[in-house]
Amino acid sequence: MLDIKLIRENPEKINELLKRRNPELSIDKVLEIDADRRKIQAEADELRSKRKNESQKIGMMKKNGENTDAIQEEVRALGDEIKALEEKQVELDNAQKDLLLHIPNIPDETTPIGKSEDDNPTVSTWGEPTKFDFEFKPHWDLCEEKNLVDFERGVKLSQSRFTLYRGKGAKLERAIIQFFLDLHTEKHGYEEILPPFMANAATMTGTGQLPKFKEDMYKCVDEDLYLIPTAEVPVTNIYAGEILSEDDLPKYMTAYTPCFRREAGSAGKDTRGLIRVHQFNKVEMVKLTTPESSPEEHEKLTQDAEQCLKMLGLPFRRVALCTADIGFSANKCYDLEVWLPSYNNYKEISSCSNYGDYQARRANIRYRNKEGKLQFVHTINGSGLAVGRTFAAIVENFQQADGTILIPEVLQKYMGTDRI
RNA sequence: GGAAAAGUGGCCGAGUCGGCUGAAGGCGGCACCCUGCUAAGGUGUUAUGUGGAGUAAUCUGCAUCAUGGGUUCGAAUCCCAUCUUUUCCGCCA
Repeated sequence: MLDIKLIRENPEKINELLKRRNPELSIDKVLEIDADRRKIQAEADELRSKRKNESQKIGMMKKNGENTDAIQEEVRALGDEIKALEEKQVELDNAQKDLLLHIPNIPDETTPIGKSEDDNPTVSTWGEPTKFDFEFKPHWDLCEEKNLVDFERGVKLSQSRFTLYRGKGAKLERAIIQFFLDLHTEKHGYEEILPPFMANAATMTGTGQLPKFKEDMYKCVDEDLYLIPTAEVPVTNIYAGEILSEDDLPKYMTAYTPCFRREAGSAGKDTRGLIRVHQFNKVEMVKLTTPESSPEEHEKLTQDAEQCLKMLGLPFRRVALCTADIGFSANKCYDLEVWLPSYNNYKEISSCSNYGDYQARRANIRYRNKEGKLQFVHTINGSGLAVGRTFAAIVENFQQADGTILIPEVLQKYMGTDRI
């Protein structure tokens, strides 16, 4: 959430930045409520102060054996007034908080301005789109033929868009997870985390999934728990409500988790194969940093994600998301897109975002700097990588004329073979 | 799932017939002082949020003793609910 003080002091600037995302956005309503809120608080504070003093006086008088009936009645009336004001104050506090929770982060100055995803500039490309001298197959056909994924029975077990990996397919999925985790922990310096796959409402609010994106998540019926849509949620919130020391920063954490998404509103999109399903595996990287180092750490994290693709030998490009396309909580974001022959196009496989202090303010993650002052950390995260989409990209890009699929060298030690 | 006990500041730990306690004391941290014998001693300082005044240093109101309600002129202190922790019992991979 945005800092109310920042909003108060730079309303034009904040509005201008928000309108880069969407011309409809504005903080004017927040400012209105804020003014009322402060006025009420001042009044209530004054009455509370008065009550405190009077009550102490009553204590003294009682000790001296004086009659306090009159003054007690007076203070009781004061109490009623305070109560009325407090109710008003709570109402305004909640209204303001609710508004703030629904306002997205302001884009970074370096985030390209645009009106839709068509305005996302490509920053760089690596490798060339794969060429075949035979008729290649999309991964959904290959997976079925080779019995790597049993799409039909997956649906039978749960619902459409749920997948059942089996045999070499299940093993390849596991190998990819292992490779990513080993790479990030051994070469990139991340701590491996295995978090709960369900999180409560407070945790979901910390990273920005709630309250605005409730319908995107699966919720438990009898508990205040949601299935996580990404490891970002539990991992970023590990230090929620805590105060870190500057020496603790930056924190590098990586986690494999399944991710659960209802994909409400994407009916008809990517209906075949592994690209868009309700439960998929992902290895996520999360960083907590100081404000000074976050731009650099964001670049480094993006490179860590790119390293996964390079080592697998998958062609990809990096695009910078424009102001209309970056996520709700992010101020800057790069997407990595892998070449997918069946789409004859690049497809998102990682999203690396810098959130500034937006999530930290929601989750209340602070650190004490060298001068002893408390500050919010900056949070950064990115996929390293989406495992199901990596699986699909490997199957499609490395398929051979004889129907086999070459296993990238870095995965061979996990697979125990160089082709399947 | 049942029973019992407990939840105070960075940490430990006082605070039970409600009143000057935002909270004793200790540890740790920070600053200064003293001192030459491998470290100790002395003094001071050391929570967060939110509002007001001031260019600022800073000053100041209010709130906060797990969370949310309630009782009361007044609550860390009493009552209720929730959450968490510990122990015992039951169940279980």
